Amino acid sequence: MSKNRYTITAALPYTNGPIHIGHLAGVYVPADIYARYLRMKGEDVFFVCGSDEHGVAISIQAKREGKSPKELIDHYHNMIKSSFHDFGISFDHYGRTSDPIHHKTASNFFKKLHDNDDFVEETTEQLYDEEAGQFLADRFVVGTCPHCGHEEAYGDQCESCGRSLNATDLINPTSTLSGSVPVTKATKHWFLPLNQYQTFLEDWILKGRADNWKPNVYGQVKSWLDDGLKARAVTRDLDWGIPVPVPGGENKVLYVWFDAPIGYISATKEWAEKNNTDWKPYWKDKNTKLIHFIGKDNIVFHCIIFPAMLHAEGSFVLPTNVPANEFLNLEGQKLSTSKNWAVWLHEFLEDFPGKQDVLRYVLTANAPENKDNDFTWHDFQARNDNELVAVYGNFINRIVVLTHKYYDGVVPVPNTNTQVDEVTLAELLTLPKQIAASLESYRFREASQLLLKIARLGNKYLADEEPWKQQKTDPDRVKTIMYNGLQIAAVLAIASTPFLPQTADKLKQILGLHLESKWDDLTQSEFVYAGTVLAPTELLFSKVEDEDIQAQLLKLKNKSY
RNA sequence: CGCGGGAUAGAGCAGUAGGUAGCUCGUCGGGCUCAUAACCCGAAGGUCGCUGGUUCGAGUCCAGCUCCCGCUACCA
Repeated sequence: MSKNRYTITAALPYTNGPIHIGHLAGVYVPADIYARYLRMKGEDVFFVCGSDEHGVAISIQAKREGKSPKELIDHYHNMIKSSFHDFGISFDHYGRTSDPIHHKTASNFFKKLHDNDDFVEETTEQLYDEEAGQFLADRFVVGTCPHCGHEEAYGDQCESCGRSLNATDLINPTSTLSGSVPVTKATKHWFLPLNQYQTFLEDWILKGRADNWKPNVYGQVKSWLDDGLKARAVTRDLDWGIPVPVPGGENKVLYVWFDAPIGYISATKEWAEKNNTDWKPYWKDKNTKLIHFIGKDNIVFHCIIFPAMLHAEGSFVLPTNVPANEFLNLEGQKLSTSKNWAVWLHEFLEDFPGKQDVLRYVLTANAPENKDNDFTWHDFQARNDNELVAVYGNFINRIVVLTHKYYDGVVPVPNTNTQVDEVTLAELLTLPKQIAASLESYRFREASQLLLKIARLGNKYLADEEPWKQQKTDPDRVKTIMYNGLQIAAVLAIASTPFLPQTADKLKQILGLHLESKWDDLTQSEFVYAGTVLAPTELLFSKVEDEDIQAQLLKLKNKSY
């Protein structure tokens, strides 16, 4: 079997706040399921992520909290990294864009494009705040929209009419930093002429990717291309970021969106150095599949700008797919960091110890794959109680308890299968194939429901065959039923591995299976062998109490503002 | 203003070669009692956002409209 190589990226979290369930549902959980699945398939997988630590917002936030940018990013980087680890996201490497290796990589990338004459240099008049001593890009300035007259339009966009603006277009501009009236001042910047890549991008995306990219991604990209691409500045007049490494770049840094995606590459280098391996195949081998997991707000960067950068550089592969998700709401309202309307990962881990898999399951079963979805605590409880506990956990418990009861935990030797047995086992073997097909099409929600279908099949088999009745009249038949039931449990255990890693391990231990099971093991017909001694009963899931849900709802209300 | 995505049973979602509307949860009824009152079977419940149009026939195609989300911002 020839291995395929996959480079899987998950959007770099911005280090101005912790991770919440929206990030998890949109990016990290599906990316992790995908990476774990491919590893089980025996593929060569590199799953990468890291902290995005530059940009204007970091400076503002640091100022607000009375910290240095460095203190701020260190705090959130460590917090995010450890909560990902505790949650069980299986990154092969988690880097950070403040790392020297990233500064060097991004800097060299810029320099190479610069030396190739891939940039356009332009000196323009920009707004400058003399009081604060800096240029006012984007959100640093508000004023009246020249199109609709809205008085609080930002320097890059008017939220009233939605039109994108240049800060210099604003009527009566005011600095959001000092409140003073800015002056105009000339400044030079480097632009990536996206318009020059228009044809290339159209050929690559519209002609090449139309079939297998998600409608929301394809539609968004097509819209941008149809509008016609324009040159975009890739430098900024700021002091926090990666210095522009060419003459004339003093007091300027790379635009955060230029350096951030390069973070995927520098993190790969860092990982390769530590592991004595070569990073290049993961980014430059033509057969490598590059998959970006992101939220819908990042579509333009990952489908147009970053590919244009990679294409300009010339030696990198382009993404095979960008399965962007929509957004998750919380109790009917948008998640908001500033209003503290969120379920934070680090708090979940404290409030629900050992329930990582429950959150993974709920977020997968209700993932915002095609449209924005809503997370509610009642739904969390319902899915836990009615699906994980009642269907999944209960099936395992009944089969294990019966095995202990009838055979002291020793897997019995089966007799001849009946037709019902054969039909059931045949259906059992089709489910992993369906799950694989769903995962390979990025339909994680569907895959999670197929997984549960394995447990439903098991419950139905037991209910139909009633071993507890037959034990009194035909104990030989019961041996066959129990043996087959245990095979169902084993398939459930192996197939659960990408979705519910902790639960899968527990279940494999109960059934005496190898922890390092491969996905292709699921093509076998025997998983648990006669004579194997099962571990003592252990409940895989427990109910979520009403008080816990009430406490969470109360916490949301009291802590938001 | 524009562009993209979405609007399907009480809730969350499927449903593109147009042809009697499906899944999970919830509800109601029945069965079972091995199991964390958990499981299995059955039933009720939908003018498929609104208004027109094309068609023998449209959730599925076309036009217009309404509402929600997003379109480089403290949001994935």
